[in-house]
Amino acid sequence: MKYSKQRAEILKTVTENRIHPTADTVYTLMREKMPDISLGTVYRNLNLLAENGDIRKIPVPNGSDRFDSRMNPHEHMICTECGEVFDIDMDIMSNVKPLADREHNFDVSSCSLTVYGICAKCAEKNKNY
Amino acid sequence: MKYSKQRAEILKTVTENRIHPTADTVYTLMREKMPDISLGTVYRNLNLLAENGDIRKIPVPNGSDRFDSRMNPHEHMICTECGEVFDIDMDIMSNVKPLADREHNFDVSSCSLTVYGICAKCAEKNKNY
DNA sequence: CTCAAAATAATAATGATTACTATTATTAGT
DNA sequence: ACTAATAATAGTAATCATTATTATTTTGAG
Repeated sequence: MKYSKQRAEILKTVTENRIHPTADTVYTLMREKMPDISLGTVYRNLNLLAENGDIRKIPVPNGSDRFDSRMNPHEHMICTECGEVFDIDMDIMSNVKPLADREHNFDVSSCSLTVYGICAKCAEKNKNY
Repeated sequence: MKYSKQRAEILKTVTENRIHPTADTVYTLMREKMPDISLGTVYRNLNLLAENGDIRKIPVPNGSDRFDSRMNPHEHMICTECGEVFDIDMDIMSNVKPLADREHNFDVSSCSLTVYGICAKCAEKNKNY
């Protein structure tokens, strides 16, 4: 894997913007620094960085994938009102692995949990109606 | 909501084929009985039936949604080798809800867990190499 | 410096799903 | 049963996120 300015800058963008950006958001942020960068490059590098263990790719059911620079075991909650993504510290892997093994002889390699609901801020806002 | 032959038959197809079919699989199965049915009708009715609580829609990260007629709380494991979907009896909701509430004041409405790994059958097959 | 390998920008293609539209089926009220 | 309002349909086009293609440019080892 060769060094490229683009990849380094993309990693920096994800690390500095802890907003769980989508590929498209990263693309928008990147164009401020490198106006000629292409969307394909952003996608390719986000995937490469994720494979390489530098960032995490968060698959979002019925939505764009998101990218996260926090690498500790945690899952994600998405507010269905404002769309913001929150981290929730939990390790489902250690929860699921023994269950899957015991009940189905299933050798778990990864799992993905997405939680939907209303965040505190939006719940507060809704009170005023 | 009016009665339609198509919707009734689609529900029957999902209920009888406990293979967690995708919309496209349902479409293929349906065309054997109703050759002129359209893919749009299949999608619309699967979504209607899911909203109505007759079936469950299982969002699959980076893949087609799947539909399930088993309505008890359970999650899904997908074999990355053969693609088969397995049910795993667990109620993450009751697991996640208190945690999300306590840590973030987040009001959870739903959550979706997908587990990836190798199923027993495929693991057995791989041994022979 | 040179040159092969890798990465890029730009664009086209893909796959899943939804939207649109003219036509047909269903059903409530006569 | 008849009819009008309305919901559902088939067929098609459009959308969205993502990946593939390709000709050109960058990178880094020798």
